[in-house]
Amino acid sequence: MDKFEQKRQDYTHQIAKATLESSIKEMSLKKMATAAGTSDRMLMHYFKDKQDIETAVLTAISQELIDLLQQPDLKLEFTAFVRFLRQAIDEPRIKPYLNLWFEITHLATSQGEPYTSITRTIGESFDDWIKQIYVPTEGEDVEQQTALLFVFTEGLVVLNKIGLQERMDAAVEAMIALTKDNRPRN
Amino acid sequence: MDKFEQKRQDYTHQIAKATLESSIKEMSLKKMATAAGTSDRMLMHYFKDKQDIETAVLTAISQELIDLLQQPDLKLEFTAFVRFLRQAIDEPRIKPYLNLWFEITHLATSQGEPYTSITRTIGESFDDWIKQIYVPTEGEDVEQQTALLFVFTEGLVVLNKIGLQERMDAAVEAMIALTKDNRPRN
DNA sequence: CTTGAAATGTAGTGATTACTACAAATTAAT
DNA sequence: ATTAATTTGTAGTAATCACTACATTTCAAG
Repeated sequence: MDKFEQKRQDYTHQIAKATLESSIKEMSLKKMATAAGTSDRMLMHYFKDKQDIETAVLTAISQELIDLLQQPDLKLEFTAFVRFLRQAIDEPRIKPYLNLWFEITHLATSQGEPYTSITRTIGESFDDWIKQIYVPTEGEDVEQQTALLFVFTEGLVVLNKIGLQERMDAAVEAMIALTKDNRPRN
Repeated sequence: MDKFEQKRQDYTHQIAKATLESSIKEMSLKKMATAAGTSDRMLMHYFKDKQDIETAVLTAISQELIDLLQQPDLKLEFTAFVRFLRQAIDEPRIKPYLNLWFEITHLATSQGEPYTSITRTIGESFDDWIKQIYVPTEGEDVEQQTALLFVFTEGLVVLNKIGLQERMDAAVEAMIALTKDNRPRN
């Protein structure tokens, strides 16, 4: 590989790590440089501009998240999935990614590109992930149920971020209660 | 009323209007001054600092939203409520408030006060509003169902902002399908 | 070794932003 | 009308930030 390309990637990954630990907004060029163990001047040498760095960094992080989500053996039906999602939100390994996801959705709506594209990519991956794990019971419409799980997760993420954990739990129980009532009909 | 206080309120409302039309982030002191038909210098005279203005403005907007939500005669059971929420998100009169709500949740997590408090206030009002309108059918736990509607709404708002309208609709149908299956048991 | 290119450091520019010092003008009180 | 307080304008400061001009060093090829 190109020496130039190698450096770009090294920097990208180091900055990605720092970004996960703080936030996109807080990563000024100087902070990025520090995280990468170099100078802002050097970053401008290896990247076109700040947006170029951010795109590389966020793309890398998206890929990490997608890899993280891969769990080939995991299969869950609706109720179990809901509980799984609720618990995943609190997982320390997942949390940084959720924070960033939260931030990116906002940036996508206020700044447009490149955040919109990245949001779309991650959103689709999340959708695929649900479909891969979700085991529908009789007559359930997979597309619809997937959308519901997506919406529900987004809602949980927001409530979690604004500190309404009790309500997250209540919502999870309500969701499960809705499906429990169905169970006897099988 | 104090002449001083009067001016503060006038300015507050004019800036509030401009804020609803753009966003919090975009309201620099200069923009605020223009919106209020005065100078930034003057704003600093009537308010302690920018945060003081923002707090006044956002508090006023919260109150507007709360008033807007008041609909004494409206009573809905779960399914109708879900459809109502879905449709409310697209209403032009509501939309600016949702945009701001979306922004405030983000600010609350990244900046803390005063956004956290305002977020809490609005969140509680929304919760109260749901409880006021929601008519539970047999054995439904109001607290839980309210939480579910809250989470669901938040999720819809996010999907709406990131441009996944089809999935919003799918999720709504899935949600309704879940309860429809219950109906025959009544 | 020489020469040209690539890599890095130093310093600075220009834009934005919240906020302020100071002075002038307007208003209110006696 | 005079004086004092309130209100407003002008101009600027200091911080932050992305980005750059320019100079120097390092490195590689012939």
